[in-house]
Amino acid sequence: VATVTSATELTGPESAAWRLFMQMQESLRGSIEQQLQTDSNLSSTDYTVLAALSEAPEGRMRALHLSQVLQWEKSRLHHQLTRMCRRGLIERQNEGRTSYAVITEAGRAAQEAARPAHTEHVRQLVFDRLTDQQVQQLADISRTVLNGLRSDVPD
Amino acid sequence: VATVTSATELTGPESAAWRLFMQMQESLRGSIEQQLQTDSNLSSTDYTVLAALSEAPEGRMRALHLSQVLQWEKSRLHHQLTRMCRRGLIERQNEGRTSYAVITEAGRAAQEAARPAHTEHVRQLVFDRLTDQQVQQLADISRTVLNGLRSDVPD
DNA sequence: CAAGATTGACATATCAATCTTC
DNA sequence: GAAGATTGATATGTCAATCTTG
Repeated sequence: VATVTSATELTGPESAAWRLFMQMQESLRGSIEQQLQTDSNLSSTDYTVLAALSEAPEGRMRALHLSQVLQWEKSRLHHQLTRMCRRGLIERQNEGRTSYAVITEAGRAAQEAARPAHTEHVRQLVFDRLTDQQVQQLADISRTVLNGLRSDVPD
Repeated sequence: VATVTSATELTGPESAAWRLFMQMQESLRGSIEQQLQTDSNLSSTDYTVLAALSEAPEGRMRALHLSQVLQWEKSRLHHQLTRMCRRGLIERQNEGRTSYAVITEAGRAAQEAARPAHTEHVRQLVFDRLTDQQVQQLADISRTVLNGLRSDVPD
């Protein structure tokens, strides 16, 4: 009599890979969060918003567009912008029912000051340790999973 | 005269891989969170704690040990256990200055009810889309990065 | 009315205390 | 005193309203 494995179990290698991936992903997030906070007094979300705005023409983006690019709930973005406003990193501009976020000089300075150490940190933790081939593999795997997430319940 | 690239810039492929990885990782987290919440009324952290306890002898672990295994701040774990207690998923046991968490019958039932759909979700999003080779690559990459995180400022 | 913005309530994470027991 | 547990303050994320303006 053959043993029957439930259809919903992962195989051994899959299970091992999943645990490693989850742990890596969580530790990496934590390490990056801490580095940015300690060295630059920014959260990774602050940094993400500043980086997006700094690359936009005139450092200015429509809030709705920003929330789409970052794939954030509109209310998450709103709260985040409120906090960043309070700290002088960005400013809001409202035109009728349309809302914009603009990076301030202080925000640009903070982002530029934070970038080298942040990039260096990512490099040391990730890219200095992986071969060019592995970097390519990571990109391929990420793209594949991402494609699945997009087609999954596209709403 | 050769152009000099700042030492802190990532290369094109590295930068592309990093963006894809970050986006994949965030979307995957969100999707899993939503699936667990919708189908089983559990957060992914609830599920993680329940899974750890359910595998422990007698469904019981020392809080300190649990926080080490999960690599969580002790106070994060404490708040989490408090919330899970309130919902009847676990119970606390205090012996002197030592604190334990025990899974309840309701907690075990919730975890067992949640597991199949959760596993199936992970499989559909990740493992059904990757080749065996890619699963192995993901494990290797994760292990490598994790090793770096461990030796990095080990405190 | 409907798109988009805003708000508030609640869940979660982190940090810096403080409390407890050996 | 110190290991470990607990607490509270603050930052962040999600959801379900409500408000505003075309």
